[in-house]
Amino acid sequence: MESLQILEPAVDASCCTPCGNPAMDADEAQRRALVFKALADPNRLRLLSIVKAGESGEACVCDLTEPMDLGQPTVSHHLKVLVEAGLLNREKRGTWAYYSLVPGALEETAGLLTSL
Amino acid sequence: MESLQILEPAVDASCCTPCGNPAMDADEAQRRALVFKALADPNRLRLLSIVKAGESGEACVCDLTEPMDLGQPTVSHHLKVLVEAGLLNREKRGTWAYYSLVPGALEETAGLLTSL
DNA sequence: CAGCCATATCGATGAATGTCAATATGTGTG
DNA sequence: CACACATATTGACATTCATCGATATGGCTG
Repeated sequence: MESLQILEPAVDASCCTPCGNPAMDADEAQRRALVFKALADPNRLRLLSIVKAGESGEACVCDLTEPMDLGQPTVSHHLKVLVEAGLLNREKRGTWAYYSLVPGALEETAGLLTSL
Repeated sequence: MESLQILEPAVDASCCTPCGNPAMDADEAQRRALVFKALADPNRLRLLSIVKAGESGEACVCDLTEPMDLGQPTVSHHLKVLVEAGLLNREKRGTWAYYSLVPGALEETAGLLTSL
């Protein structure tokens, strides 16, 4: 169970793809594909959406399991994938685990697309 | 071989997710996940990047096969996935097939993220 | 028309992935 | 400490997917 690489903020902060440069190398592609892999599942997109739509900006697993027509272990698995992709934050308070969007992560990922 | 749904421009043109709405339903998630599935492969990201970086904004399969350390059938397959996702355009001229970015498609996909 | 070239499709194969049931971990409560 | 509860992990299974070799399609040229 090696943990996936966490998306570090500096990855493309220095504008590594200004207009008209010689395309991306294989390593860079590998790294960027990790985030999109995490987004490539309908249930994970819904999880992100539900977390974002929540009042407090966070949700615990129980809140997420109910509307998802999935078992609790499966939801837990998806949340782990989203955390490892750098999209969600996990904070444990008592028995509950609260998940929230990593600030700016979605915007940064969107930037990966427009600056391809 | 049922063709994947092509992303139609009107899908979210009417701002189906204004700030703070009640999260996305399963169908919507399914539809949106199709584009991210297409982006969830390093080789496809590179293909997009190479096409975009090209002088004329287009590239034929032979131009794309060479730098990709992949066989021609595999590159052809990836290109098909990208076309079906609505990200690439295919234009056949003579024996060659030229692929180009669908204008606005990347930006629209980026919008799917920021307006989750 | 025969043959070459660029590209697409097919069929098979191994790897990755989503899902579940069972179980483990860890925390609050009696 | 024992139990209940929320969440995570494990192991198994079915499905999807990336890749390849072989072959098909379709256009150009002699």
